[in-house]
Amino acid sequence: MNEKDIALICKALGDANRLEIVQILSDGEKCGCHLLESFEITQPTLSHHMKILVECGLVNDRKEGKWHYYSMNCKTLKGFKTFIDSLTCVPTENEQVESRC
Amino acid sequence: MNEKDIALICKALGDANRLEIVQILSDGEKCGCHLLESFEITQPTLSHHMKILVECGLVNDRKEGKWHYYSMNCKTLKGFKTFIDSLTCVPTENEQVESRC
DNA sequence: TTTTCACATTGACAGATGTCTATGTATTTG
DNA sequence: CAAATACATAGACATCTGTCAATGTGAAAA
Repeated sequence: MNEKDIALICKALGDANRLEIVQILSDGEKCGCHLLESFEITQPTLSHHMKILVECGLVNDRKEGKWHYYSMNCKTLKGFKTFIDSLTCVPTENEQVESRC
Repeated sequence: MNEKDIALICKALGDANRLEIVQILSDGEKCGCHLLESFEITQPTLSHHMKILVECGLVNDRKEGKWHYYSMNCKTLKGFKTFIDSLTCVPTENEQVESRC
C-alpha cells in the first residue's frame, strides 16, 4: 500500500458521514438499507459515499439478492493502521534546533 | 476529540503533499524553507498546506525570528491514532485465515 | 537605512466534491 | 405478469480545494 492509497483512504474518511459509516461497519456487516436509516441523506447520496469507501479499498461490498452488504476490509484497514502508527512525534523539549537553511 | 475533529484531520491527510509533509515531520521539527525544498510547489501553496495542518491541530508552528518551525503535535497525533485503532473489522469467510485486526 | 529573506495574504482559476431530483436496473413478491 | 424494493446512474448545482502570480509583512543582514 503506497502513499497514494493512504491519501485516498484519508480523503474517504475526511467526510463526517463516511467517518460515521465506517464506525457503524466496525460493529459488523450492514446492508445499505440499514445504513440509510442512520443518516439524513438520500439514497443516491449514500450510494455515492459507499462507492468512495469501496473504491479506496476500505469497505467490502457483497451482493446478496437485491441487498448489498457492506463490511470493513481487514487487509486495507490493517495496512492503514500500520501507516498511521508509523507517524511519530518528537517532543519539542528534547529536540535540537536543526541548522538553518 | 470528537468526530468532527477526526474528519478534519483525515481531510488534512487526504492530500498527497500534506501526507508527505507529515511523514517528514515525523522525523522531527523542520523549518518551512526546508519543507519547501522537498516539494515542487510554490511557497504560497506550501503556506496553504501548512495552515490546514496546523488548524486541524496535527502540526505545531513555532516562530523563531523569521523562521517557522513545524513539528507533529503529540497530543493530537495520539488522539488520532486512538480513534483509528478503535476501527475494527470482522473477518469475512474469505479473509478469516489471512488477516485479523 | 536599505536590502534580503521567510512567510502570509489576496485574488483568480480549473477541477473536485457533496448533495439533490429524476430515472434506470435488477431482484423479489404478489 | 405487474408492483414493490434496493440500489446505481445521470445531470445539475453550489461550494470547496489545490494551485498559481502578485503583493504585503516582519525580521535579519548589509
